[in-house]
Amino acid sequence: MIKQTLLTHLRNALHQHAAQLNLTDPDAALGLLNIERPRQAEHGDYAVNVSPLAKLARMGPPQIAPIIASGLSAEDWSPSVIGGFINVRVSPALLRQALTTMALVTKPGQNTSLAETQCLLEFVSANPTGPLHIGHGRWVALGDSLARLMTHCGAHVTKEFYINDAGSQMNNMAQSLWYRCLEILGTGGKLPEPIEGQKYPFYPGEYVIDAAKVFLETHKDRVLAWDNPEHQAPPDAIDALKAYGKTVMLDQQKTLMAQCRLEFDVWFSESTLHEQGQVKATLATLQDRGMTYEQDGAIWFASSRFGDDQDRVLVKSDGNYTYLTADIAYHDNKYRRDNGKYNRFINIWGADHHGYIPRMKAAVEALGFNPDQLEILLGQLVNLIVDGERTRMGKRKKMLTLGDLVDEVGVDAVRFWMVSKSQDTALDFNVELAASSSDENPVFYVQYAHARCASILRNAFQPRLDTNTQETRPAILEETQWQAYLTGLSPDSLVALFETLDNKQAQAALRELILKIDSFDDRVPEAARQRLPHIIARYTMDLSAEFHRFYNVCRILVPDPQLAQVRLVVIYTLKRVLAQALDLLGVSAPEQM
RNA sequence: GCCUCAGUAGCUCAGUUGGAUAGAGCAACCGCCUUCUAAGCGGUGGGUCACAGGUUCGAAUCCUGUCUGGGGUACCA
Repeated sequence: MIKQTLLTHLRNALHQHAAQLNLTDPDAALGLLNIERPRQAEHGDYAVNVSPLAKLARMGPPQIAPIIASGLSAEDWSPSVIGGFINVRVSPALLRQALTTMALVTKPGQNTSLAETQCLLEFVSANPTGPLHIGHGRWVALGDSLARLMTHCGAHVTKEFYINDAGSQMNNMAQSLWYRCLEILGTGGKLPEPIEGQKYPFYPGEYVIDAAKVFLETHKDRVLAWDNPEHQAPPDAIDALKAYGKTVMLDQQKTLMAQCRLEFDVWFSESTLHEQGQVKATLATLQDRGMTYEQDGAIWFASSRFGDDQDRVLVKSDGNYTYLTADIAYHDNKYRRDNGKYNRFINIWGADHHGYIPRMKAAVEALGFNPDQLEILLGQLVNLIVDGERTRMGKRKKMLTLGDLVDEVGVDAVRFWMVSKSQDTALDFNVELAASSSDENPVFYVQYAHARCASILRNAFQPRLDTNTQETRPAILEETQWQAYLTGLSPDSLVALFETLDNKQAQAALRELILKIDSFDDRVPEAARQRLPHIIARYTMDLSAEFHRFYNVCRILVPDPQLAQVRLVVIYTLKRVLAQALDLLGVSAPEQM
């Protein structure tokens, strides 16, 4: 709110002095002004850098700054000019107003910056062939936080999980189940050993054995009937095991997502695209539009016409579709879904799929859609640190799954850690650290701040024991009285806030805290626009730090109920903002720790 | 080879329309609990922003090249 107010004042100042500054379009000039926090606190609360205006105004920044500064109301801003910078100190009146606004607003940070956006957000998307691994945890945290953020900015977001249940991986899964069944039954069939230099197609994980055991509880006789001297699975067996495996794995994945506080709106099955002929239809569209050709017995997509480095196979020479073809059909479906309701398609992919982007964009364009609406967010991969050593994750080896990790360290730690760094950076997940309740774990720091606020609010309404006299003293505030005060809250009712702080340190801490609370409104649209949820994670840490600082220099629950009430507004507001910020990350805000 | 992400304090990282003397957490050292949660706070030390050029009033930020590390470069999914 403060930044917006400052912008309004600057706009007025620019209009007022347009002639003096040689400005033909003051509003355009406003967009050039940089507003930021000053490097050094003694300079002020906000700094306006006027240097970018120099060319437009044909004047030096040191000449421009005083002119604009003279147009700012000295009362609200107490501006001071240093070189090309106007440093302003926000008046207590404005700080009170900002605090009141944040205390009373329905949802802190909520805005309409993305009101026009109808977004189909696809993430996590995995094979139903086994447990999700730790890398998936990053997409869970990233995608869900992004959805929450964009929704908070007024966007309509549909969260979608694309189930890759159509490819050969499903067959490999079924084959693996088959061999495990035979092993358990002791018929002599067993999972083949890996062959040096060849990619191992089977899933050797323990979970396959577990699934096989359950399957045998009801299908033992059928498996025995299917078995044969060569121990090859007949097509019936493969079909049954495929369907069974898919159900089991998908159920596990859904349960895990719920554990992670992530609820997908749509679980979209790739195989339905095949079953309903959509893959065929999309291929026909591409052919009709002249985007394909035949060569070497295969059908190719001329993706290089749209910037891809080479053309791509759609139908293999054996007559099967490639994965790409189904994926194109999927995107065809997305663009057409609900009568073309969506105008933004965001996919979150691992960096290992980076090379896949040009062909997908090409496909969308070839189908006649706008490729700019398709936005692919790449996340760098996750390294797992165990005993101080980096380990690579492989789905087919014995590994720590996302489920194990969540059980081990809790959803909050996993989610916070996964979004605490920009997705452009490869992330090291240190299991010991995330599980520890130490200083090195930022989740606890933030949650502790929230719990402290909650504790102060509780204590305000409870009778307290005086440790000196051993007498029970009445509660400082009545809850009903507090509620009434909150309802009628106004900037004027907070006058005591600054006036009663004689200590310079406490005043500075309070000022910083309110400024930080207020800046939440700027952080949310910024994080959503840039698709960078880590901005919010960092914000929660900064905000918590400001709170802890303030807490150490200013007592809230003082004997004077009037004053306690006023200070409690800061705690109450802070708690709301902190809870809201954590909610945007999908992290819980505990009432006590 | 080509594409791509990264390289900032001992460690992990912020720094995104180019702007003031480059920031935070952890680790190290020194302090702070009779009072609202010390899972906290204050202070000190710590930097050739990988390297070299370029663009300009100004570069950690933009461009070119080099080096190092991650990922990719299928008629796999």
